[in-house]
Amino acid sequence: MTDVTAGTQDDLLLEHQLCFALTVASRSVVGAYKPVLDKLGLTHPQYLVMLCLWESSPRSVRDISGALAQEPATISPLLRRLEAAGFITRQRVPGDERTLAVGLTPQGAALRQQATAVPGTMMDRLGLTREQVTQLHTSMMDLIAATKTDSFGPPRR
Amino acid sequence: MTDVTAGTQDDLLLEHQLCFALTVASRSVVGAYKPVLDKLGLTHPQYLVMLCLWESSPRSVRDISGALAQEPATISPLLRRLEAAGFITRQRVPGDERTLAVGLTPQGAALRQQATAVPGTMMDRLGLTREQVTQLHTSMMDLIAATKTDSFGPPRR
DNA sequence: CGCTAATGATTAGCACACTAACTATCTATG
DNA sequence: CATAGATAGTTAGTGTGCTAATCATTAGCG
Repeated sequence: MTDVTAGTQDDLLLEHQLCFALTVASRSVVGAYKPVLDKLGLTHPQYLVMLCLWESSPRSVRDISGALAQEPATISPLLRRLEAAGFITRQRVPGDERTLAVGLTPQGAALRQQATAVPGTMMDRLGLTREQVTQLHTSMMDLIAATKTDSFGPPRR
Repeated sequence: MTDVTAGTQDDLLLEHQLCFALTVASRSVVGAYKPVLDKLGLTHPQYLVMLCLWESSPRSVRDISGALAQEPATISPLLRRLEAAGFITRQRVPGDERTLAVGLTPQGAALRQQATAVPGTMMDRLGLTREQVTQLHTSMMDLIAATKTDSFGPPRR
């Protein structure tokens, strides 16, 4: 009896599943953002794209895709909606007509001011201290790293 | 300078957002389950429903919905697909024709045997110890609790 | 120089996940 | 007992998120 990963009788209990707690936590936290982001006219994924662009713009779709750890195919329609909302611009890069330059409109840039309040507001609403947030953040990064070192998984390029 | 939730200059950095790390972690972990669950013919949400039913069945849609912390509208089509896959049965309760009794087919019940290996396999693939899983699980439950005590949120019945 | 391979983005198709609206059934109350 | 209100599910509509296939453009190599 030396295998630490050996299963016990109730390993299949829903309430014991980390993956379950994780998905519920993710949906719950994103749900808590909703009323706050509604005032900015953004969904949560759209908020992440804007954070991305406030840090640096213009950026290509692939660049944004990498920063958000999502497929270009997911980002593409998302950008189209942000453009329709008037927050971003989408134009081809002169000199490389494949690449899209995703930039901010004046409204998109201005939205940053209102957004500065969001992290503090959320910490407040969730009743978390800066330390707790940092600690949880570290745990999540470790977990993400764990999925990347999964040597059983399909090869990543 | 006593307000612990007062923002700093780089609070809007994508890399500092807990909500971002959380969603990436959730998608990454669920993604790591995919090759394992593929062998059972289940998606991750479907796997959670099956866990739910292996614990107790038959159960109503509302019951399952509550256990998985998801809307009945999300569960409904999911159950339809599980029925089409031959894992569950859906029939109205005699005596209360509103309620659906969601039960297991012989294949659905038999699938549990293969599923018993999943938690161990995943712990292995992610390189996590039982203690790490427990610790992360606790963190997630605390976070979920935090979203529920959000006194600014809309009233919950 | 011309063609093949690689790259960047989009589209198609599927599966969640949510809110709001709807249907069917049951319960409670006058 | 009849009807209003509550309850259980489903459907419609929108927005992710993924894989696979496709299109356009560019880079690389003989």
